[in-house]
Amino acid sequence: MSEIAAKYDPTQTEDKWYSYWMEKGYFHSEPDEREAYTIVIPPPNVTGVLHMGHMLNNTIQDVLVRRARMQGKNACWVPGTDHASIATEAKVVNKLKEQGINKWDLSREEFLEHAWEWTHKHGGIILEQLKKLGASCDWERTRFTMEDDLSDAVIDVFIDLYNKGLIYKGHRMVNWDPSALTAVSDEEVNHKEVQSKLYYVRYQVEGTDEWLTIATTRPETILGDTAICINPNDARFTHLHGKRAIVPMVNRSIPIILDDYVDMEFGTGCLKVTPAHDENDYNLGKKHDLETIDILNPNGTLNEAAQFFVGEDRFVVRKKISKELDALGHLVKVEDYLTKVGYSERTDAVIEPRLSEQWFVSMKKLAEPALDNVLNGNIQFHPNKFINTYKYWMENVRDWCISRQLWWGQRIPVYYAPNGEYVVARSIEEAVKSFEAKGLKYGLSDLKQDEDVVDTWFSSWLWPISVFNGFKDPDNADIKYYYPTNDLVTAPEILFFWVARMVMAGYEYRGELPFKNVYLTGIVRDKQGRKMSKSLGNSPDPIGLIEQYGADGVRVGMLLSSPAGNDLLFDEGLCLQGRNFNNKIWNSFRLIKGWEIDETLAQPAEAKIAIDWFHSRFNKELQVLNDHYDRFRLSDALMTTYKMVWDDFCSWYLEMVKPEYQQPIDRKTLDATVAFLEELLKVLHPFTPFITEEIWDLMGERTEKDRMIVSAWPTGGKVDEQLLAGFEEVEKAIMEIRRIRNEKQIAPKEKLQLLIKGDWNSDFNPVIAKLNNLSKIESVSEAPTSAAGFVVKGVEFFVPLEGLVDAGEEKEKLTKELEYTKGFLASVQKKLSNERFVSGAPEQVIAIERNKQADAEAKIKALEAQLAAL
RNA sequence: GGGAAAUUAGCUCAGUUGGUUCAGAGCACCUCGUUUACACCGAGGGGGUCGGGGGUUCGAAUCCCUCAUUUCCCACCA
Repeated sequence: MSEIAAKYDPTQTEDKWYSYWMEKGYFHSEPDEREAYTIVIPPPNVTGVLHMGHMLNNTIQDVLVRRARMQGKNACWVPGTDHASIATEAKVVNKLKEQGINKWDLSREEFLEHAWEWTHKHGGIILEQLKKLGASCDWERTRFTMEDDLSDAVIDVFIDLYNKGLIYKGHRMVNWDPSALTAVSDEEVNHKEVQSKLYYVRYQVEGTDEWLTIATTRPETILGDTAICINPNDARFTHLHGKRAIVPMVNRSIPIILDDYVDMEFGTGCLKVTPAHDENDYNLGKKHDLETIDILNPNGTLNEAAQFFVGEDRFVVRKKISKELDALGHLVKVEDYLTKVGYSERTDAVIEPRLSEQWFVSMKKLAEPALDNVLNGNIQFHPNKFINTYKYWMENVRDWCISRQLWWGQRIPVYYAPNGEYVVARSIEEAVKSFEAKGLKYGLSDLKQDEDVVDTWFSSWLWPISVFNGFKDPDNADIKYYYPTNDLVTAPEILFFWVARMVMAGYEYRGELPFKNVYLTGIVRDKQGRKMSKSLGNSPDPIGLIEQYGADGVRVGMLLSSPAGNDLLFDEGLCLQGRNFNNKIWNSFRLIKGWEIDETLAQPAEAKIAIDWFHSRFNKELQVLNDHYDRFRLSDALMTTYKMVWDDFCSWYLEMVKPEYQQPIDRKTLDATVAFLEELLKVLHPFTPFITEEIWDLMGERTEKDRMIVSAWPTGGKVDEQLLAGFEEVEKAIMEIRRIRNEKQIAPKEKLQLLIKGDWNSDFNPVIAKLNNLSKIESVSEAPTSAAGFVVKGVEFFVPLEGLVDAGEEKEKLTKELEYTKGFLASVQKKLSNERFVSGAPEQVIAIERNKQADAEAKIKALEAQLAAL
């Protein structure tokens, strides 16, 4: 036994087994006759580094995949990365800036070279980190959203949707990121509440001495005002109908228009209208046919149209213009005001509503099947409370702005003729032909491709199909076999960004759901519930954790308390618990491994009972475990497994069967115990893949086909409920005896005598004897005066304790218990004598009450007898 | 402004259709213990009027109403 360390050391096993699994190709999948089990990874950003959220997410996926593999399914977990156009481009731009290079001084091609270089340098990091965690991805299938096949899919889909009339170009108000110089989708804007100011500014009514006061949070936009709007029902302003007003500073004459959009209660009841810089104003502008004056440059500075402060940033101007307006006597007052401001998710710049030409996907039609199939349960969410938010979003879905003014991404396949006319085509050559078909002759050099790229999510939404080349070749063997995938594990934040759109793409392009189950993880927070972030410095380094606690320990830690949909309050203590658990497993193995066998030895009676009991116990818990898995309750599944190992197997079973110190064990018991350990390793393996493979290996001669990773998930067997129920009584009795030992400070070595009175299943006697070093068990009617007693199921137990029992104390205790039991009996009897209960409650419930009554009566009798004997 | 969810032991959470001791688990805590797999351990123990208040019912953590608190999502109020 000396060659096995008393403490499990993950550093000796984890890399070893991961390399072995890789080398032997256990993670790789090819279509065959088995049932497929497929997961596609939510592709992390190509330039990203593993954080705790990835750890949780990928641990969950690996648990699901490993169990499926053991269930004999053909498990395929497709890994990959996302090019993350705006995030990556922002990183590359910053890096270039550090080198003194300005993006705009580079050509598109030059910039892309830098981006690819960056991608190749950092692209593999996060996937390598996943290997440390034990992720059993099919690395031969690793995909990247910008690789040729996947980009082709993006272009094909763009063209297809355009031809179906579902993609259109529109002059629209979009969310403009003045830092990244691109439009972003509604979902990429975070609204935060900020303390700002409300400026009251007065405008002169044209041709009068009267002044009108408006309120605005963005006074710089005054320079682009093209109307004042009032509510037609507002009695205060009836006399202004049909009049005009003068914009301060620029002295532009603008109409006073009427629209009941204006809230009479808010501010002054007068609204300034800047159609170029506010969505509502834009809508008003369209409705009232107003002029649109765009005063902003793409980078957020003011342009010539503003006339003042040209070239200065909008926030600088905001301060300056309020002073200027004040100086000119236009500023009435300034109030503090709490308002919501949109920030770019990627660059954190304040989003400006901006009018521009963008490409949109019309969502209504696509959303229909995507909503229906979630509502009817074809696709299930875990937990299903997210259906509500999903439903709300899908019913109110807005068109998707997919063009981005970036370079890193799939370029929009639209080609423009010099006159502005355009065609959608796969290549410039095809574009020339398309124009020809329209009777227009252009050379290659006459046409210009759209400068924009598509939104990153426009490639991500195709992911479950495109990783299997389902666009290029819709009938290929892979897509037919692996699609639809089974489970998707992701965060609720991207339910709309990604999940909803994959469902849409699934129905549009495969006529089928992309996955059957969506497991939504929570956010990993620190102990205090704060989100983990770099600036707070509260985010542990996952690789450091793995080095400290082992990947198995960290995996257990991550799953210990993270029910689906709940945030995980991460605490390193959880990893410690995980590590301790692994050590417990290790030592149970060590114990068994150390036993010497004696073939001539007969099996002790208590060992046989223990084996029968654990057999049933395991099978029963296995049902519970499988049920937890089926319901995606992985924390519960882990806890069930944890208790099977720690409590049932180690604390009860092994204690019952283990021979005396340095004594041999019999064949039957050893074989049964080894078989139990094997079954336990199997249910453990999805959670703790490394240690289980190691122990499995050390337990015997193993061939390549006989590794833990491909062992068969236990099928279960008979459950003897009666035996289990009986054993529960044994456990209770044993715990009572231990309690007495504890109370009386009796050394474990000291043998105790136990007297039993009543109808006790004698099969269990050896078990009690074994665990408590009892010398003798008898059935006697009169207990010695100096004895501690207890009652289990109406059976009286006495532990004679010469000189150790304080009769008075004992009496008090028994009296107390007697009183409690009498009270309990009274409440049961009251219930049973209630006519309405007896007639109203189901038979089963009444039977239970009658049982309680009988038990309580027996217990009272026993207690009274014990008291009398004292 | 609209919507959703939540509130159970010190902490994180279970508790399926109201009815098996249903008031639970893990961790933490307290006491005892170096006995022979494991001190990364063992044995035992304490701890909650299930957010407050009403109601329905023979019976409510569970159903209804109401109040309070918290979280999340959505939204164009200047």
